[in-house]
Amino acid sequence: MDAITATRADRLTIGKLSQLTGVNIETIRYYEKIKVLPVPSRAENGRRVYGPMERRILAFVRRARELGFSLDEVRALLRLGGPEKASCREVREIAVHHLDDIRAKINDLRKLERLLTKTVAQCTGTTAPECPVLDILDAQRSK
Amino acid sequence: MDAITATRADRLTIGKLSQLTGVNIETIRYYEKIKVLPVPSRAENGRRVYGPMERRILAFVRRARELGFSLDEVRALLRLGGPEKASCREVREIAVHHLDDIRAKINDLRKLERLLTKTVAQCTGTTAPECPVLDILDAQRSK
DNA sequence: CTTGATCCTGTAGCCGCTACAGGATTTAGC
DNA sequence: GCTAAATCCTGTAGCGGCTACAGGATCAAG
Repeated sequence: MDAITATRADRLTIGKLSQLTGVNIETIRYYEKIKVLPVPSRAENGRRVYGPMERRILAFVRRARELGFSLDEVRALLRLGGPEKASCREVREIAVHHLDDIRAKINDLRKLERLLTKTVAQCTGTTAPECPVLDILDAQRSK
Repeated sequence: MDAITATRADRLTIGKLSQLTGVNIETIRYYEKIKVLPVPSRAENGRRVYGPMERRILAFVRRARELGFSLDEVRALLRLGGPEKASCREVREIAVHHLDDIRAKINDLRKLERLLTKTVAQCTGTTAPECPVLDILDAQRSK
């Protein structure tokens, strides 16, 4: 490998960064626009140039998104993990809050699942006079 | 109650319909625009007039949305529950497919919950050298 | 030297609403 | 009867979190 011309870890094009992190090129530019990612430096030809630091940040963002954090939360986490560290308590607060959201969502979905399962089960036989799925949507008002 | 001037169940304004179904006025008009609801008749003054049938349909839509069906699915369900009945099998298919989606979502969220719970737990003590939440976001690549 | 890959900016679209603006009526209180 | 507030109308723009173009510039490989 040529040490000068080879793509090195500290001179990434947006395409390489996209490959390495699994984040869409358009999404990377979008993150820059909404200030989730820092404005990168540019090569002489005007193209974005990324280093290992940017790569780390983007990987972090991706992971956080996978875990369901909103972009607002991601921005907050990045701020807290930044220069002024030692704010683990605040990070924890964001995470705990997010965890509450997740648990609430799981609960809701489980209720739905039970109701739908029950309803669809009645549907198995061809004996039903009317469609129980439509009925439950129609009539059911009780929780 | 005056039988002529009183608000009767078969001559609803959009406001009454909204109250009765719990669906926002703007949302009702939006549903009309995207053809989830049929185009209602109009009074002489140009205002929308709804009858009990429309109310039933809207209640159905609301319920289906609460159960997480997409508007596309709702449209399909309405079509199936319409004039050409006897398509319970198709309704069932939509419902089962939706149920699969819900179960997959629950699974994903449960995984997240476990991971986040574990991580936040490490955060309790003030003894941690670095913030485990940020660490897990940073480093963890394993499933 | 040409082709195709990659990059650039900018804008519009997706879902399912929600929130206006700016106007026309209608209803309620006095 | 009159005024003020409520309700209705149409139309457009915004939210989050992207994705998909259009229309161009530039780069790398054969």
